[in-house]
Amino acid sequence: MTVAIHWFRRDLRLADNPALTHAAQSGAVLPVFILESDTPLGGASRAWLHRSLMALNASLNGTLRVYAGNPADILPRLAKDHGATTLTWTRRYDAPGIARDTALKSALRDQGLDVHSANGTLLWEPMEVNKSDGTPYRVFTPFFRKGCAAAAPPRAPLAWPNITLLNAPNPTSIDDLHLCPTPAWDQDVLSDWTPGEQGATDRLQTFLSQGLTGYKDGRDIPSAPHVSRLSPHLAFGEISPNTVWHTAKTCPPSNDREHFLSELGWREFSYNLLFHNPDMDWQNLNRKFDAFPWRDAPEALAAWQTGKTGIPIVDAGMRELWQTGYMHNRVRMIVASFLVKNLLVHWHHGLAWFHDTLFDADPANNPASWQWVAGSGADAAPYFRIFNPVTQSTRFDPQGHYLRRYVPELARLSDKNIHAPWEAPPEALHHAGIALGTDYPHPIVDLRESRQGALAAYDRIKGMPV
DNA sequence: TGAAATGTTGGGGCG
DNA sequence: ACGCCCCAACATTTC
Repeated sequence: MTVAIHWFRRDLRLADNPALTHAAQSGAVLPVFILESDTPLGGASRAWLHRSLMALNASLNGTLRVYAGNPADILPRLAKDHGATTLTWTRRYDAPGIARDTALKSALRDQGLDVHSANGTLLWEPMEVNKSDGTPYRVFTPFFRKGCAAAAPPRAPLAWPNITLLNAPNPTSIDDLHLCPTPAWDQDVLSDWTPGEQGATDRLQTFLSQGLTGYKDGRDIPSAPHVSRLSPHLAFGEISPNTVWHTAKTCPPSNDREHFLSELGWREFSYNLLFHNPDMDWQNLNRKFDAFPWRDAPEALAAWQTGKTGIPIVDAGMRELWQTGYMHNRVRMIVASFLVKNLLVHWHHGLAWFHDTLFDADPANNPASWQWVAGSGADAAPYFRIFNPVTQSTRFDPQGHYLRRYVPELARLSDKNIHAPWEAPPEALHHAGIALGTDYPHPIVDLRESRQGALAAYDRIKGMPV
């Protein structure tokens, strides 16, 4: 029997994995994972990856070979050692990854291998969705409503593959990748998560049966169970977007369902932007932001990172992130807006922190979303959007459930006072046992003044040619 | 997938 | 009964 290597990357699943299925149809499968050093993962991602690889290896009967290093060194040698004739992988869409894959593909073909890459990550590959003039979309709504709708509908999930695993000793160990942190904070932080394909499938079922009804409005309420929490699973490819899409489609039609599907569309949009703007992780999409007067404010950045800004909704979000490796989407927008607009700290710093601390840190979603909030990205709004964290907190966490969970020192304040404790009457603070500056910080900036500062900063670049 | 400033309306207190 | 003012509630406009 011939041997086919499947190189796992961000497609850590067996179900609906076109490249893996191709390998399985070509011969006995030798599954491989390579920890590459070119695009370093954050700490949270590494901890997640460890568990995800353990789960994948278990479902592959312990045959998953794991390496750290350069695929261009490892794969040709592995193919030679096992006489492999086929090598498959799932395509990626970041420029460095594409360049490495292209070079590797031609090297392996020169070696005589049948190299097969497939789309296992996106509903629509970036090449499929363009405006009628051939240029890429820069605005989400027409991208999704026109571009995606005009392209071929998302492929239906593949049947479970019939895989014959290559029977050979596995000399490698996932532990040798040293993905687990020391000290071992991952136990607590991962306690609410189940990395791996089964955990992803269970999450989808739980969400569709319990969270989808009421999603359209409930998704904005950080204390409500109306978000899917599929993002880390999607980021590592433990479930395919096609499976999510088509399974959701089996639910009765509703505004809730369509809104959820459009959120998958945002993910597609981010990957489309990344494909067409490969330096999106550091270069402003809107180049006039190159002249934006960012501040160098390490102490403000540190206060933001550690959840000590004195703005309860911001601190709650940053503490949720630190404690759980996740943050509710509405709160992500609020904390990001606060960093880049009120603190005038460059979105690069926010991006780097999210990259390090989010389990779902994604090469496309993370930069696209930070640029969206900063104003330098793909946002159709004709004005400079600045969130008021107190207004957002009052609107989306009116009873303070979310605030009290993550900022417990404020728990005894009333629903009215908890959103802006610096405005609370002294007797209310005293009654709640809070001395501002001791038990909870004074706000590190005045919201009204810093809003004016952001508008003034924007004034300096808004007239510039794009 | 905003917020603030400005405009409009309508009810109640009061001379 | 009437006009006037105040202000909350809502709507519209503007950045």
